[in-house]
Amino acid sequence: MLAPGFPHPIVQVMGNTESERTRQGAARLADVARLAGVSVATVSRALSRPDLLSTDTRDAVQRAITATGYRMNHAARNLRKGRTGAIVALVPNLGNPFFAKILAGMGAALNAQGYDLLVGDTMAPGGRHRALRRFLDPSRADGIILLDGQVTAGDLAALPGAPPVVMACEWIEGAPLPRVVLDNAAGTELAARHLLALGHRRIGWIGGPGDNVLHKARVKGLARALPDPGSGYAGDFTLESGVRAAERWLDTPAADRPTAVIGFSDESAAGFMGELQRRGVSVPEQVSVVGFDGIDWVAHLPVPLTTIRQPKRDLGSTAARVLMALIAGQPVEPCTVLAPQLVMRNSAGPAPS
Amino acid sequence: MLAPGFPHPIVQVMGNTESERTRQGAARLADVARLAGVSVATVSRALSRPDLLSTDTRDAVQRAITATGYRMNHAARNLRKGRTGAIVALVPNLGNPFFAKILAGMGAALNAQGYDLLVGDTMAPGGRHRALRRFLDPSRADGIILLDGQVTAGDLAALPGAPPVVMACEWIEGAPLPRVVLDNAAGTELAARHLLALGHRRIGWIGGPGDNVLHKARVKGLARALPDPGSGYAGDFTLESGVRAAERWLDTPAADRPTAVIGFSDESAAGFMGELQRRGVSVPEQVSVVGFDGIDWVAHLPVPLTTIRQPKRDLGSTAARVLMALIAGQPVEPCTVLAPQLVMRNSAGPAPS
DNA sequence: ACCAGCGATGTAATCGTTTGCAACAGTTCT
DNA sequence: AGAACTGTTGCAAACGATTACATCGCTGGT
Repeated sequence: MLAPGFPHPIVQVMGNTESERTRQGAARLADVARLAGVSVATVSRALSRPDLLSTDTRDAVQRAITATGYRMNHAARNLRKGRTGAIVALVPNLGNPFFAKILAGMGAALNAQGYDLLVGDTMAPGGRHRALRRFLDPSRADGIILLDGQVTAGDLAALPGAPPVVMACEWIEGAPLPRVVLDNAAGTELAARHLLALGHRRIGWIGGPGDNVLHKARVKGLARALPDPGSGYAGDFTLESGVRAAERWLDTPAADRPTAVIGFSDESAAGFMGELQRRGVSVPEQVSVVGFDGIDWVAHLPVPLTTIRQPKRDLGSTAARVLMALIAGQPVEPCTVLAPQLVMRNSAGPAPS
Repeated sequence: MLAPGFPHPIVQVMGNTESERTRQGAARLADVARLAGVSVATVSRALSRPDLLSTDTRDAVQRAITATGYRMNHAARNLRKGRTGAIVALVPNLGNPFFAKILAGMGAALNAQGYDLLVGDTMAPGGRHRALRRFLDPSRADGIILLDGQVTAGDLAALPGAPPVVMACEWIEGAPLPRVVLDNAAGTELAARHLLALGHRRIGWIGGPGDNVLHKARVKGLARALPDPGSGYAGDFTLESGVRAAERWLDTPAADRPTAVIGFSDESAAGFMGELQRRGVSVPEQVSVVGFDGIDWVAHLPVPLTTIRQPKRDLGSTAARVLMALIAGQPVEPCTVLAPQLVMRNSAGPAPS
């Protein structure tokens, strides 16, 4: 199984050539200072405020730093400065790929400003409450980006002294937290108007959980475009709920059926479309389908899905920037709204005559 | 107010509200100690080694802790203990949903043992080298889980004094790092034997990048089941490469075409299948398709994809456990291999007569 | 000349915890 | 009764950086 000659290291070697370090430990500020013939304060300044030093000393310190291979000790700096250098992203279910792109955007924006990205999963063993207690701690993170709208204002209030919190994607009604969100209503409105333009008049939809803020906002958007949005198919954003909606659609007499259906997520739309196709209904000839989110794979279905795309990376990076501004004490927008985009593919076509 | 037998501290605390904390800052060990009438050392021990204290003091400290709302300062502890309490997962492209599930498994296992999960993206702006320099730092993390096989042994050697590293999913040829991987060869072998059992004799495949370790291992597995695995369709694990493979398949005379194709990823298999379906080829009647990875959505395609499932959460949590053992100085397996699983769905059927 | 002002650097306190060592009060053993 | 423990607790020194304040030469204005 193992390649012959595979070395079995228990302890990994550390290269210890001529690189100057005291003992086995890493070089400290004091080591650099000794080598450069200056005080630790000077070395510290060379790192944080180089403009304060004369060119000569700055160079000498620089040389000593490379000679020793010095790397700053974060714990020491953070202790002294009373910060942590980390931002926690609290997501409900890290395993949900929807968040992957958002995290990527956040990570890039945060790292660029010297922050680390720490991830916490509110659905992890122990539950939401435990996750909140663990991560809403000023000594663990300088700020929190909360992507879980199921957290209540009460949960948050129970953790006094928590670092600043910014909501992203979802939000909490009544909690005065800055947020970075998609214009959800505009998204469903866009979808509905697109279908209207294609001649559809009976337009159905697959909702999310009834108490979900995204669900409510998206229903509102529908109402802006449609005289009577009706009650839609119950759903929960999952593929399975799309399959169930398809079954209900099939059970309805053809004359009463929607000729187009908007899923409140790409997954429910894809589940809906897939089940219908398996039952011999053709999309978009017999029914048009529009999704919501703009996740990658729905573009590659046998019938590529028309959808409302969320700028996921932007949502992440914007949330990160808002939080960093908040931490820096700058004034921040209470609510940053990003625009959705209609991506026309093949699953939505003209209404059947 | 106080329980009857409560030992009264020598120094009486300044009376203020019930939430005892010095000024605006959070309560420190010293505040708790003052309130409980003991020394800071005792409070520290109450937290880390409660067995060392008498029941009375332990209770008194406990009361003082809840009264002050004390929460430990991580920077201070980490500085003193010479650790960070964090583990970095270095992934190539955080936006790739394949890693989401793995991260979820890692996060759960790490949090359970008191570690935080820090994520780093080797594809982030600045490139791999910058990401490595940033995260392979003993003062930032106690250990690294590297999921990027494109890193070279030289890159790693250039960072002396780095914390312990464990590879997951991918690995680096010639680097003596412990690893946690899928038995990739067993995966493709499983797929090939399944197709053989269904009567297929001309079995094609869509590979990954030629120098990729996963690709090589999977080709090897094919060779264990098939007399002549041939050269396969070139690919890179993406949906698009599956589409290209479909075009090549369509260009081949029917008598020479594979009657079954194994994708080295679910995405390439789905791209292949989707393109054929759009061109009017029916799966599995005219051609069988098997994927690799077991990502969620391919189960919900119009023709659900038969695939080789990787235990993604397990890979993540196992890698985390191996790393924690390594950090604890326990001996670890140089190579932990997890078994893949054949998931039979509808895209693979009997060979056409 | 003298003093204010300035630029460059050093001194030392500080951040909040952990932990080796010492101290001390009871036992128990001889 | 003294020695040798044992179980609890306190004292104080780390850990490695940052930064307010002090110091020291100089320069230039008067």
